Amino acid sequence: MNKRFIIYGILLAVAAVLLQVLQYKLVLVNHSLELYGGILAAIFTLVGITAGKRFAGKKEILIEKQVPVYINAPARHPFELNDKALEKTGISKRELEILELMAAGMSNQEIADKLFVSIHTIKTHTSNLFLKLDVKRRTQAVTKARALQLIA
Amino acid sequence: MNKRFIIYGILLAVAAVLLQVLQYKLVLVNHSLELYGGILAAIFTLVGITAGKRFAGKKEILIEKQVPVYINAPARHPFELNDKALEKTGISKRELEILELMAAGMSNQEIADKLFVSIHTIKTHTSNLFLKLDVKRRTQAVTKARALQLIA
DNA sequence: TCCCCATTCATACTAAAGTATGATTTCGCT
DNA sequence: AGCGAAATCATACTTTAGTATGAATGGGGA
Repeated sequence: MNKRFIIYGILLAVAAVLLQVLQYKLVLVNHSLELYGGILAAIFTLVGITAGKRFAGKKEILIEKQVPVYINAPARHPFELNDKALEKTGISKRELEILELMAAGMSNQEIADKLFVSIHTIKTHTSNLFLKLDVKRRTQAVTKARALQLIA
Repeated sequence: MNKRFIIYGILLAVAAVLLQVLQYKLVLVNHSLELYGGILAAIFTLVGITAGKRFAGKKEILIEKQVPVYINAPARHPFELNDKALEKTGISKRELEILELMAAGMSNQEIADKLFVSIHTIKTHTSNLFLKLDVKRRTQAVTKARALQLIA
């Protein structure tokens, strides 16, 4: 957060200096207001675009994905349950990701390869996951996570 | 896509007009270059920010929201499916029993205790089970067995 | 009867999983 | 500016899982 303000500030400062330089050079040459204005406009448009990109970077786009729910299955509120359980357990998104791969039957090494991290990282995550789920083994974790609707 | 360019073009045109107006008004008042430059800078910064937001707005975080679609569940014949798969794989009843306990998250030792046999026996069974299911790990076995409707 | 096969047990080994601990980095929040 | 959470990596260790191999028993079918 700080960095952005600093960078933006520096950009503004540079622009201000440029402004001064342009003024000195162009004041001597009369009737060059158009050129001056054009250059100014271009510079600040670029600055603005940069700033705009920076501050617009947090928009979230919702994509609705249709998922079949069989009506003679027990009625569920999948995501509410999901979110509640997630909050309650304090499981992070990375941990959830690993949990899903675990449920698919992948070994720690395979998960590590798939996520481009070391097996140590996976082990750390799984250990924390087991604490949060209050289980001792990955099979238990999968079973419990399924029961809690954390995973499909 | 077209709309944005059109809008941006119109904005530029408006800005150009403003530029001209400012020039005519300020040319009369000498030495107002600073004011002129400042106003110009402000305007084009705003324009730039707007443009920046527009064109940067697409690379953002995608959040998938799953929307349930209710469908009638296909009628099932649980036991027939079960038996077919059992025959095909050649899994014995003892092995199936162990598979279920495995799916419940129990360790080999716990299964052995529950069934009053040694852990060696469980290991033998699980090894054979993995061969018959063509898997390498117990988590895979559970996942595959679930897919084959061998277990709940 | 004899053989097949499911079940059981065992030893010895390799591989994977899980625990404990600590360090680093990045990011958001206050 | 500092703090805490999340994510990463690492070392060292213990435990559990899984493989290979061999063997004993007992029931049911050719």
